[in-house]
Amino acid sequence: MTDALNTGLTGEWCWHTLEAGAKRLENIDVAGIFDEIADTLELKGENPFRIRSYRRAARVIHDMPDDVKRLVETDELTGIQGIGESLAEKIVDIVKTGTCDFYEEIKKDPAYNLTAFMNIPGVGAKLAVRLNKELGVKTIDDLEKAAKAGKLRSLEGMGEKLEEKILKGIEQYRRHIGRFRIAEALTRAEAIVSILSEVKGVTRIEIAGSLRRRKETIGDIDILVISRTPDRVMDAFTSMTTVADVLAKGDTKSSVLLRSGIQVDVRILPAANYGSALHYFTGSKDHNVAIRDRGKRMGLKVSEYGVFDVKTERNLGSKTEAEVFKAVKLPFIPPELRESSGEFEAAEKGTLPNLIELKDIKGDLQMHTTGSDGANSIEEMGRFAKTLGYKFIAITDHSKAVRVAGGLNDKELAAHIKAIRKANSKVPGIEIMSGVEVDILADGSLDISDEVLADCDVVVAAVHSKFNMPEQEMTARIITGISNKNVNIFAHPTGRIINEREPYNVNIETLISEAKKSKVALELNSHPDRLDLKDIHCRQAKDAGTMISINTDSHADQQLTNMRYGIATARRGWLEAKDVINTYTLARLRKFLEKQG
DNA sequence: GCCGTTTTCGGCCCGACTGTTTTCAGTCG
Repeated sequence: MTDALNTGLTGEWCWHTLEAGAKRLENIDVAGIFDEIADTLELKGENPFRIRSYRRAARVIHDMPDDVKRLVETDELTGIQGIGESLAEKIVDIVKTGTCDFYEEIKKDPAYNLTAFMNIPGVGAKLAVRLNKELGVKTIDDLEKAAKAGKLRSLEGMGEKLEEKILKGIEQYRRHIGRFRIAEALTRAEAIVSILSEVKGVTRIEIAGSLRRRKETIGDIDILVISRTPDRVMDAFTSMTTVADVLAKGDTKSSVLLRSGIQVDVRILPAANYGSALHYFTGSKDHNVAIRDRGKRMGLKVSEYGVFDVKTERNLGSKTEAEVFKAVKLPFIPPELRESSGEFEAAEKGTLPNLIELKDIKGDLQMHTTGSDGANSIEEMGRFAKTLGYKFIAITDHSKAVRVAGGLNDKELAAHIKAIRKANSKVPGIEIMSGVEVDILADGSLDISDEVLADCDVVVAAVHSKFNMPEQEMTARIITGISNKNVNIFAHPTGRIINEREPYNVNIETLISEAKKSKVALELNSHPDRLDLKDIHCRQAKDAGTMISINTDSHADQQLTNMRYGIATARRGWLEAKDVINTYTLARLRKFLEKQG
């Protein structure tokens, strides 16, 4: 790997994550196929346990850190919990050929065409089949028409409310269609960068677009390349095994559709105007409009080819992004801030934030172990955290209200705290703090007694039930919960799951100000499906002086590396190291936890 | 389809919630 090669990622995690990204590609593909098979089998009314096996295998493969391709080579697949002879055989075929016989068979089944319905919240397999059979609807458009015409209520056991629910579900589904979560987009983009960077003649390659700005969801992937050999780059790009369709292939621009449905554009650029092109293709659109407007007022013309003096036509900056900004008399604005949401004003005033970086993080304050629904022991979590250079972590298993996750009651938590202390003494060089993710019940009370909570180093409070309370009630419930003197952090504050579940009704402004009063930090949950608080709320919290805790909520040791997504969102939320409690030294953190700092 | 001091068959998590209906089926996590 050469220095000239720049992936657009900041700092030290560049190559480390690139490798991880390249590894995971086939895992996602296998998982996607198994999920489609599971959906189709469910629609066909097959054995629910057989369906569960496919879903479980899909999840295991998706989440595991190991490269499924490597496991095929070393014949280790059947050693994995949830993968037996039959699934292993299919995985081998998929990795080698991109598909397997059973999947091809499934795709021919009429039920396969109904899998789209299952993406609508509130519609499961049974309902999808009935709607298809009794109303003849084949597409989501059909379903929408039928619901709007009031045809659903004529069916037995269905009423007006269900019609409304389905229409709302369709609306939600449409809003999200075509947008991919950052983790999937980044993983795929990094894998492509890895492949293309091996092509002879490539001197620079970089991710641009909304992915470079680290938006939580991404429409398509843009990759910019400097190369002496455009033909070779385009050949390598369009012949990747993950390509489903080549939409365009030229000397300077090619587009493909990946099997996963993501469109990827690759552009070959001349080195001379790489900086202005990178700036242009990074966006956002609004940011570009604003910077062109600014240039115009200064007698300059800004385009992807450079910043030109209108009179003399002299090029004032195009080789690097820094040159472009300098030409319009601005300091460098980090990609994450380029949303035309105040970055120009801050740049003018010299008040751009010194954005937080991954290396600022000294520990992670929310994670699970085998004590509830995690995959690893306390010690294992501690040892892995240590390899990340962390100085401290907090073990925060669920409380009893979250029954499906094996939540702990008072007595079990008390014993767990002892186990954590014991583990702490066994892993030198890192402080493993005791904690809990305690549920805030519907009435605002906590699911663990004050007595036991007081014994924890870190108390993370969270909502996991009754998501649909009206705003006032939900806000009051949360405020009551976090005003308990033992609570330190409020986890995933809005409860949203990106592309899947809307946030519950909580008044963010009230929550932010009450959290500050109670000396409670709001969590920025780093799980790429959550990213909760989201960017704009982080900025609101920062402006109000409410502290943030960036945690991974890991359920397995490898997930601790999800911190990168939390950092990405934090940067989009203008956060600096000083706004985040897990950049503190252990001594200072303890003061905060004791509500003295 | 997976798994095993209930091991080659038979069990596999289960409670909350919703919309509908009055005892339940479907969806979700």
